Amino acid sequence: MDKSICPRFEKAMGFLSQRWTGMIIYQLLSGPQRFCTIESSIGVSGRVLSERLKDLENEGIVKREVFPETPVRIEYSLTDKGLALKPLMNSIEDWSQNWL
Amino acid sequence: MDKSICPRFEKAMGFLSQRWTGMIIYQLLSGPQRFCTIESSIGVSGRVLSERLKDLENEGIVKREVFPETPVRIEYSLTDKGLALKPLMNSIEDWSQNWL
DNA sequence: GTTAGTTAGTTACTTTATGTAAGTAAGTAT
DNA sequence: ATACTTACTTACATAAAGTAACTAACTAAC
Repeated sequence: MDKSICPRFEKAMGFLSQRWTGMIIYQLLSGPQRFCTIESSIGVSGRVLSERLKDLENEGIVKREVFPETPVRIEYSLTDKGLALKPLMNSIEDWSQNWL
Repeated sequence: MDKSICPRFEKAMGFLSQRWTGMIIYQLLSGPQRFCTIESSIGVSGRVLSERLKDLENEGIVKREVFPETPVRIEYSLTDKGLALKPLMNSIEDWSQNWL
């Protein structure tokens, strides 16, 4: 292994390479959303969504907010770090429109 | 499932979400390369690299060229469709520099 | 002509990640 | 006490990825 590749780039790519991570972020770009909404809109399983949201929260990309209503409402939204991924999402959109 | 998401976008994201695909493309942005070079520079296993290169070739993103030297040399390079992913890679680079 | 060396893979087997479906916890309403 | 909601978690099955040994095709050395 040569590994002359920037470790930050590798880490970012590692994140995006995890299944569903990109779609979750993309979905949250349209505003704060609850668990079941994300689940049904992108078709991810609850098991993996739960796992990914925890990872994204730990990474400071997603914020979790609890509203003690009835039944409880929990909203997930993007932090500044998460919102900063918008240009990246646009790049994907552009490429997909032009080449797929 | 609501699935109001653009299917082209989903397909593009599906590609990038496969492990190693992004790194392979990134690596090929620095020029045509042979199998063993890609393998050692990004640390992917031969088994998966072989699989990914086939997928990328089928998708028209990567081109495979055989040079009947001794021992045989096989070079992988990006097509126009593959080169068009450069802005996307730059977006990832930018984000990783600013936020990681 | 048999052994060794090269690249580009493939195969068999193990470990990890993901999908699926049922179950739990906390709260309210009936 | 039973049912209903959301937000998870758990147990189990399947799919994807890692590892290491092996093959194919060719050349060069012994």
